[in-house]
Amino acid sequence: MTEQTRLPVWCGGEEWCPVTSTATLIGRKWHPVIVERLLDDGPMGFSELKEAVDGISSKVLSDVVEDLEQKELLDRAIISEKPFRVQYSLTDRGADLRPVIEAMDRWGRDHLQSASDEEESIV
Amino acid sequence: MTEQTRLPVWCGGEEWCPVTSTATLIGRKWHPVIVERLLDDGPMGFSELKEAVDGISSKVLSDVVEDLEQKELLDRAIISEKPFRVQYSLTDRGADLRPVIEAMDRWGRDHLQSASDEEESIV
DNA sequence: CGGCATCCACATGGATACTG
DNA sequence: CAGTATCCATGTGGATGCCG
Repeated sequence: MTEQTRLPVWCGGEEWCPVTSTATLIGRKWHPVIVERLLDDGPMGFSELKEAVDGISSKVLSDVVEDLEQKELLDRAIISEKPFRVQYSLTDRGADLRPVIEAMDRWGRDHLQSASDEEESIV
Repeated sequence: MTEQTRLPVWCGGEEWCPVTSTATLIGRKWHPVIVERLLDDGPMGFSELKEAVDGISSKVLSDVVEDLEQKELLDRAIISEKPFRVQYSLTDRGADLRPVIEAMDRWGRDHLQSASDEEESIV
């Protein structure tokens, strides 16, 4: 279970497909946002992260960070034992996702912004 | 079921989150590759697309293109009735995903390439 | 604080077979 | 060609509650 990093996926017959391979790593509902929060606000603890992402349950957040850790996109460090504290930070691999996250952010703002404005009442 | 376009997702309490919103649209295993293939090779039919993505089953491809169509990222046109033919092409929204796809492609090549080389025997 | 346990609903992906 | 039908396994997300 420790070698989750390598999930080569092939497409088009013979060719290995970087896009699908990448998609299988971060192509989930919450994965990208968590990376984004860590990119923008730096390392943080569990609850802090949960706040930053708000809307995610602790169970799901727990699942996701564990998954991201296995994929070596983020590190989990135990900062303190007595008042038990951990800190999540991005690995270099994880930080390198910045262009992907930024492109998603840009696209979202360009194409979904107005829709969200219109339905702001949903909040 | 026709208003799938608008799926505003909020994060961080009050703020609307473009990244998560985008992730809910294309954050799946096959969605990004399909967009990539259409970006690279232009409009194509069902089987052509299935070939290009190879590894996907017709059922899943069928599900995904229907989903992408609902999300207005892709158009489905019936080209011919007698020999029944359709053609899938990207909408402008869909084509605008190029930066996202390219960033994913880049990241995949930079971070997963060697792993795939090493385990090429898996193919 | 930083989770895990449990239970559940639904989404996603895949195999196989079949059709107009 | 372009799917649909069926069945099934697993994944993903969410609610609630509890714990050291």
